[in-house]
Amino acid sequence: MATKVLPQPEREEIRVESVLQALGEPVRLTIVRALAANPAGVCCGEIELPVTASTRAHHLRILREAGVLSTHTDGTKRISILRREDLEALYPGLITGILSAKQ
Amino acid sequence: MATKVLPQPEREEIRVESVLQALGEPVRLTIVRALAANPAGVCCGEIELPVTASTRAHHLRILREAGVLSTHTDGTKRISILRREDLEALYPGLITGILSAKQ
DNA sequence: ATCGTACTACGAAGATCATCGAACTTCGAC
DNA sequence: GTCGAAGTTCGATGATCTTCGTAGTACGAT
Repeated sequence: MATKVLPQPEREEIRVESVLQALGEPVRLTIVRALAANPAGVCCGEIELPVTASTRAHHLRILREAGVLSTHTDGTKRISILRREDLEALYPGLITGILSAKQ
Repeated sequence: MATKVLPQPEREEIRVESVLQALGEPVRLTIVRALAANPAGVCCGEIELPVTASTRAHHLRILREAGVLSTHTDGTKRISILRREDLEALYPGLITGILSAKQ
């Protein structure tokens, strides 16, 4: 089992500037949309993206370090979950607003 | 008088990706906060920023072209206004959420 | 008409960022 | 233990972006 949570900022450490910068990138926005559609969590590799695995890892790290998502290990896989509660508490309406965009 | 509105995207031309990218920059976020505090509009030069006038103009252009703010001339001055209605209609809660950040 | 103010446009320089391939780690399966 | 699968880390590269100074435009005032 040995599920481990990767390092991420506490709620009060999250900065709006980093969150917005993280979200303002097409690939990362795609990731966030995929996570929002699967509240139970998504395996990184399952999200279809027009980039290689290493670039994908890079984007996931940015999102995690910004506090947008949380990642925990599950065997060789890594499950990512949108930190919706934290973001909603800090910036009420922000995530909902972004997701309501007509793509 | 000859008040003229500078070119800006229509509401339906605004893309969430451009908006987030525009907001994900410290100087521009400062500008947006200043505009939000003055719904009547703010003269560009009145906002205190740690950059020169040309850089300021650059950031204002980015924000305007993303659809975040609207600028119209008033003599030699340019008044900028946050496009709150449009943004609220497109991404309800987004601006409010961002502004509710504890800085 | 001349001047000063407010701002923009145009490169250029430096920093940051997205992207990739290759090498490495970790875990489960056989 | 060996293999493969999933994912990360590490440079390197090319693109994008922030920043600046300079030059230029537009307008009001004198």
